[in-house]
Amino acid sequence: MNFSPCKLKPESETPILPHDSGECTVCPARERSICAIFEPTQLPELEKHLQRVAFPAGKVFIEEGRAADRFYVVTQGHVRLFNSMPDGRRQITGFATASDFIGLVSCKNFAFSAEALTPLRACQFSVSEMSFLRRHFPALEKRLLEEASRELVRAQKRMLLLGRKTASERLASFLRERFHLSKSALGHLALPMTRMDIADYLGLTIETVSRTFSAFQRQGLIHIPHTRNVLIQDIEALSALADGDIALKRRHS
Amino acid sequence: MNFSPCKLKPESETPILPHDSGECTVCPARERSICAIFEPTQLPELEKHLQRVAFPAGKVFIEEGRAADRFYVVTQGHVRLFNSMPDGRRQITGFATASDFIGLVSCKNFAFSAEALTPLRACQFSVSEMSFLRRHFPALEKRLLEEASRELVRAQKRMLLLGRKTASERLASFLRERFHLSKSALGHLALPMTRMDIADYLGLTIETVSRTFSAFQRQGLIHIPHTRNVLIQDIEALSALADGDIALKRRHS
DNA sequence: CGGGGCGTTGATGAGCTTCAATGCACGTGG
DNA sequence: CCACGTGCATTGAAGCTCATCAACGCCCCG
Repeated sequence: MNFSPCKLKPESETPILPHDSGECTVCPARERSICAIFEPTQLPELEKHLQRVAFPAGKVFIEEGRAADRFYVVTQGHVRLFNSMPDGRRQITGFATASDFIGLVSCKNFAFSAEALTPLRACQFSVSEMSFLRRHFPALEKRLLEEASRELVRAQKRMLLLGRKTASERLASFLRERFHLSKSALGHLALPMTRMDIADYLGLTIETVSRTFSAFQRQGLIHIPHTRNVLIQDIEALSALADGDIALKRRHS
Repeated sequence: MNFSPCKLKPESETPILPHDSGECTVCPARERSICAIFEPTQLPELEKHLQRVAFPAGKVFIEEGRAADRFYVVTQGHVRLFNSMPDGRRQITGFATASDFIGLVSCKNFAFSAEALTPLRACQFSVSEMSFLRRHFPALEKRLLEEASRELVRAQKRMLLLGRKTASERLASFLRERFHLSKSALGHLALPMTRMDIADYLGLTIETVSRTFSAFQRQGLIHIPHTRNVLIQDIEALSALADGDIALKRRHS
């Protein structure tokens, strides 16, 4: 199999123009991700309440502690969400991509930071319009609750990972998660994040992540043609490892 | 200061009768915690849709993976919520007490288990009535979203704790959390859980928890008259430690 | 008095982090 | 075109934190 390395070089500060891609096949000229969240009949009205925005890679567009006066729906690109400590230690709580909500949590101040991992496009809603939206789209309330519920279930799984799993189990869990996200049965993953991001997501260091990647490759579980591209070779074994069903011992060389 | 050890011996299987305590001062004959969640005017109607239940200490009343056909509002006692792995490793994701929701997550199956830590009293709602409740109490939807949001914020803080904090920082965070929960300025905590529970909550072992408790006592941060009773002596120092503001080195003897 | 549950303490070691060096890809400028 | 610098990843060696194993103490109860 032959991969071209995935190019993720930061774009310049020039904002990306909306509507030039990511369109919905059902309702052209609208982002797929918006269609996934709201009913098609609601779209014309909704259109008045959102603002299309674009950020370059590396832009921190939500800062922990700042007033939570807005929220986003990502339409294109990837985002890391994180909490950090005064001395710089960082925990990435999740990655967001097209169709994901960011900042829906009904709180006065943001409890996390968000940074564009790649050039980003999103729809921005102001919280002041949020109450209006809620009244006019009653289904939205239920929808938000479902999103929050899904988040909570994921958060619980991640607490188990961070509190109780070994380095191998963590990385296996991560790869399985990415595999399911990709929806391709071929097992070809294009990771949008660096080793540093993965380490901060799994509560490890870059060195441990790197060593474990290498160990997996030696064991024939994965193949790494390029650092950002991983081919899953044995998803069954990885999945078993992720759940701690087997005690896979690390073998050097 | 003189503490009587907090007695937590399991009660017999005989169900606790409702209405014999935990009453609300505003609307007698109703549990405080229910009043905290619903409007007083809603209570008579609501009363028809809930079922009062009681469990002895140690009862696992929600099992991970089972159909999520009900949810609870705790009215008295304490609960541990946890996820576990096939080999027995366990991560406690939270403790619940009076006025807390358990199982509101709108999911087909429970994603966690819940076990009574002390004799428990709760109001049980069936999910089938939940949709009815939602229609008749429109404010409920918003309320549930607020609860879920608060949970999510807590979950993010806990991911930072589990992924990035040291043992001392974790225990300090735990003590601070309990201190704020107690709402007593005196700093006298009655812990309803064992060292094992604390360890599984913080992603540590009982030995490390015990050693860190002892270290805190040696450093004059706390005093431990009885294992289940802790007197906070220096909340400022504990709080700074919890946030990683200071690098408190462990000193033996 | 004996036994069990829970907690504490000590000794040892595994697993991960830290520190350090090297490699690799890519972009830039002489 | 190639030397050089930078950012990211890999690999090795040493060290530290926390887990593991083990012994003991305390308290409560039959």
